Amino acid sequence: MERFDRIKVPSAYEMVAEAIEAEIVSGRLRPGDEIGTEAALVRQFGVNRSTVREGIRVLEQGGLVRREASRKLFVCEPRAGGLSTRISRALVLQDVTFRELFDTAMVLEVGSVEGAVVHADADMLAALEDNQERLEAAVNNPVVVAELDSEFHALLARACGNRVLEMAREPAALLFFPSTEMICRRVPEGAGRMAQAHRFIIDAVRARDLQLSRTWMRRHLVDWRKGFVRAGREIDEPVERIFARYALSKSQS
Amino acid sequence: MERFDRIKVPSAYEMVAEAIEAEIVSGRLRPGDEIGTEAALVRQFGVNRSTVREGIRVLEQGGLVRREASRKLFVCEPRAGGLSTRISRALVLQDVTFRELFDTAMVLEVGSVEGAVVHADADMLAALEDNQERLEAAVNNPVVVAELDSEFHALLARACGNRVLEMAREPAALLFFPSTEMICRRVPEGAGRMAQAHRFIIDAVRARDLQLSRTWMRRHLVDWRKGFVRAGREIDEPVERIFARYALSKSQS
DNA sequence: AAAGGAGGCTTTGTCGGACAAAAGGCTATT
DNA sequence: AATAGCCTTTTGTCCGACAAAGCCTCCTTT
Repeated sequence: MERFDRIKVPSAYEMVAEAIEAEIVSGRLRPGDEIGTEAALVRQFGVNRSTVREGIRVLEQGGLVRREASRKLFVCEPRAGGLSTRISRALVLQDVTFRELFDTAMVLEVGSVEGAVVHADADMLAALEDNQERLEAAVNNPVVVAELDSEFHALLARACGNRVLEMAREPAALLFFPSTEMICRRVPEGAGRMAQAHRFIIDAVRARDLQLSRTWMRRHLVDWRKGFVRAGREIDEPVERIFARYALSKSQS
Repeated sequence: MERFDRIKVPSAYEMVAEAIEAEIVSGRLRPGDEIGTEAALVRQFGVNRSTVREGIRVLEQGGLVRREASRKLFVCEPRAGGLSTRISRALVLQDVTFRELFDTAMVLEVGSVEGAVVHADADMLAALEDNQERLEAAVNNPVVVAELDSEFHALLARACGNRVLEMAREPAALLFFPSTEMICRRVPEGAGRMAQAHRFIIDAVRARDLQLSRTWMRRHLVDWRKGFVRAGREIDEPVERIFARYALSKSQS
């Protein structure tokens, strides 16, 4: 047990990043504001442009700042910001299993539908109905079905009006739902059952029936799991790296 | 509705970052491996050192690579890696409310204790007991109580053996539990009730009693919320920025 | 006079080279 | 053998430069 921590001398580029970050976190710079040109930052901070640029890379990667088409620097909406993608990637590198994804989805998606039951408004219900309509029209197209299933669950989370929950479920969802495509390919009746479950979930949300919404969400997820196994996959196998790269590249666009 | 997306010409530093990232994601570079010196990368990629350095900043910030005390570059264990912190920051910038945090914690912590009931082993129970012992010894010290409460919930999540869930709960936890300190300061009996709830939760986990664990976790969280309100805070107020910065700086060490 | 294009200015992305400070390794001294 | 001092490597920072791409302004053309 050491008495003192290692002393970390901050480097100039870190200080540049922190100075700008502090302005954003404090609210003095708001999303949409311009940061200024590199030359301007060089003047203000009194450091070299290379140093400023390294600082900018840090902020950009942190999702605080965006550069539109290699032009001006904006403070950006801290939303999506690729952070979920990066967490997903970290999970893949840790070789998490489908069981872990499934158990987590069970917790988060059920929580999500409960929130939707309480908070969903007419617009959200309309969006869900629209999704359902497109799903029923595309039951024979695995790619579209997978996309629409993913969208369905994202809509439910959005309907909660809970941005914390919405963000918490995203990394798992990013890894979880893409395999729906694989399942639909190998289990012919999968898409139909999914459409049916979605139907019941939407109805439960509309009727504000907590118990029913839970039941059908659980059934829906258990179905997913059964399909996964019937498609010949092992629930305890790790999410594969190749697969994850596919999910990753798709979500970054 | 446009037919084509904007074409994005990748810049050299992005390609450097992607090339190294690809090696890591594919598994050809494993955590702990060295990346090589900047000069070596300059040779291999045939670009300028400034360019290489910008690429390294991107990777570093992405949590794939770490530089130990301004020395060699390692591929790092992809866990936590400050990503949770950054999500927390994004949530704060979105002015999420305590209600959102609370509702999410309700979902995730209950899910977490359920997992613990199923999967906790003797070591984890010992760790929980140890935490409990320290908590009971420190009921009069709000700072320590808050830390131990946070640790308690982190231990439960760890006990699930579900890294996805563990990571999903972290951003909310980072914002949620620090206010325990404030509550304990203003609500004298708070720490005692907390210790009691923890006691029951641990016992339920040991007894593998799902129902009881749920009940006490809910009670524990509802207590937190009551304390929050009794401490004079409004459940629908946004998590403040100053507070968040405190939580943030603490977690980065 | 309005639309469109040409040129000039600004800004980014990249390059080459340079140097001080820190970290690591090696040697010589005690 | 332990330690102190020196040398080498590597990082962090700086300077200056230039091509390409966006942006702006002004001029030409219809």
